[in-house]
Amino acid sequence: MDDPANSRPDRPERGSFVSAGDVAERAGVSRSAVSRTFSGAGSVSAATRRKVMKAAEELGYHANHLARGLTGEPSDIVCLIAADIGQPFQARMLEQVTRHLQLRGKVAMVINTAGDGDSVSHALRQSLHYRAEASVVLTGTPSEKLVQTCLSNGQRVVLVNRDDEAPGVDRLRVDNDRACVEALALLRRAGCERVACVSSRARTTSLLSREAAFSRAAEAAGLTLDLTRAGPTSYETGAESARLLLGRAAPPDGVFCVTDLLALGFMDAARHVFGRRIPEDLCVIGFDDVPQASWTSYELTTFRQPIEEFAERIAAVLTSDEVGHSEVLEVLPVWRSSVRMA
Amino acid sequence: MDDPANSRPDRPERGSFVSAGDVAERAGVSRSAVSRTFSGAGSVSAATRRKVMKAAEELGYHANHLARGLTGEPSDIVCLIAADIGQPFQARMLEQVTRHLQLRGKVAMVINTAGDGDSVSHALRQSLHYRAEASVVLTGTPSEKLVQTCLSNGQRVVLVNRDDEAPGVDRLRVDNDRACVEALALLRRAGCERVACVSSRARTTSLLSREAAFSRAAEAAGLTLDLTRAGPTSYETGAESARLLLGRAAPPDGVFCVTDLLALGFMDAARHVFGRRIPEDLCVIGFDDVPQASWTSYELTTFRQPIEEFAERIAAVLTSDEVGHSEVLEVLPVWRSSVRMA
DNA sequence: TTGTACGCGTTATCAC
DNA sequence: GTGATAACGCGTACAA
Repeated sequence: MDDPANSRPDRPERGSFVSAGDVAERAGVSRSAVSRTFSGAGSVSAATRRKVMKAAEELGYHANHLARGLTGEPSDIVCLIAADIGQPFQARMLEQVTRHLQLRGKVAMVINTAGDGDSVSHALRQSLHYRAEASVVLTGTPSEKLVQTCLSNGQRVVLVNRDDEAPGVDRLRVDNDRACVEALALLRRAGCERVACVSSRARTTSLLSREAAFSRAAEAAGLTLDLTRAGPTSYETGAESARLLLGRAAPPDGVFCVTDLLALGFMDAARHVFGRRIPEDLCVIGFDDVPQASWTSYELTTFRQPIEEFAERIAAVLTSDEVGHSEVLEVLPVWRSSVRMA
Repeated sequence: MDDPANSRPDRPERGSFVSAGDVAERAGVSRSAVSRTFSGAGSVSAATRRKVMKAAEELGYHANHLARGLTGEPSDIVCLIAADIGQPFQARMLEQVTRHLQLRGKVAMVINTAGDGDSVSHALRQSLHYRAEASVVLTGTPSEKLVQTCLSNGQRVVLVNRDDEAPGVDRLRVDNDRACVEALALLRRAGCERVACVSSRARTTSLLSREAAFSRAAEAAGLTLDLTRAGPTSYETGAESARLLLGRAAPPDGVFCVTDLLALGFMDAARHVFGRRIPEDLCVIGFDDVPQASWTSYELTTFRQPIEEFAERIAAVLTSDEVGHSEVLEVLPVWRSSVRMA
């Protein structure tokens, strides 16, 4: 009265995935019974459920989420688009975002871009191919048109730290301006008279807006500003910037770096190439608060991007009904010893 | 003689994905024509192709890879299972692996595990749910049984830096033993007499095997070894280890840290808490060669894990036919100034 | 409670 | 060169 084919020669070694049909056949029930058992909808008798579970176990069955998403249910796939994910800040962001997405039952598809518009657009197209229910753009600026395509296909689109308005997209960003104004204030309070801003050749929204905000603040204070963009956003570029700025006749005594990585490289070159004491001879401020900023060799004064809060909010926004959400998170100043206190 | 419904009121604003059927309808052709246009298989006349492309463009159509994978073709999804992806080494690994997978037309699904066996198993199940064509385990040890399920479902399974044998899985690892023997030799050549090993409480295969190899080498040299495991694998644990070891009556003058992060923390505490000069008073060796190891404040002598080669090989193995591939990559010693030269 | 039948988006096969 | 049709694995109305 029960299933034949119990001799286990079925096909557990085949090179193909086990389907609900295979399980049904082995358990001697219908496909629907299997579906009901795993989806929880409808009702199944204890006996049937047992048979199904046994067969599934033996065959190594796992429901196909992809086929499930075919009928219209959300795919639970969220596409994360980012560049430079090997760098401390981006890596931590990725870690927290994946973690929070997983907490809400989503799974992250990570697309590593070069940051330019072309590769971001390519990434966005991938996200459509895989029917991601949302795309989170952590780096780069996607074409407006493609974003609209995503939206009209029913995707959620979240832009992180981008200033541009766009109807329908969700935006989360940090208040760069306020932090940069405070950065200048810190340097002035420390008695710095010749300030400089160290940036990079990467023209990302965040960096541009920090440059601009700091410049405005300096101008408002009647200071002339030395602005350097010696290369990509990296430790090495920070060091190179120090070589450029500190070799001059009237070198700066207060430096704002738009990124911690730049600041750390700047500090190392300032100390070990030019023999500057920090903060006695030179004050340095960074941005992001990467883990290395708190290391004893640096003790860098910086501004903390609330990564965990970002991640939590991104996940929350994606699972909410409200679209076009816009939110500004606070950056916390972190006082350490790279700026004189007096 | 051409399509009606050209007034563009169709449904570009609907909350659902555009299908090939929608495109076919608008272009006034059959679904097959659309399919052929995008898959490249079969042949389509220039005129038809033009009509299809136009309609697809207007509607914002993107082929559904998920439905494509339904019929048996590979999904092109590769599942990456890792913990601590915010840390420099893991982050760089992730960056390179995603990059090389993308070069081969694959897309990465990243699952962030807490590192314990349970969540690795959960991750592996997710990879089955999404019909990933392969799972790459970068951290943690999955249950043997589940790995077999993956294999019998036709998945490739790649284990990175794991020593356990298993039929059917592909393995890529680094030769820890040789590097650790060389680490001891470096310390002895520098004249160190009291050596210590700084490890962490995380019992991962790599760390265990480095501990063991260094211990064996020390024993073979007739040295007693101080082994410390003060916490998780982090900068802070490195610093804490320095506090433990350097406060003793006969502190070590040569230290091997199983990870760069531990070594960097150790160096900072040794210098700034205990006033040790490196390498004059104390030699330090790390492992991994994370970017920070080359920073001027550290100049850490270490062993380079060939991350890019790892990534390239992983991608290559996944796209090859050979299964059960096993490969050992070379670790390159990187001489910097944290060890006396002679 | 259970099974049958259908739809989801795609590709492959076949007849035209 | 083209279009109808079946198949893939799943969820789910609907009927038994």
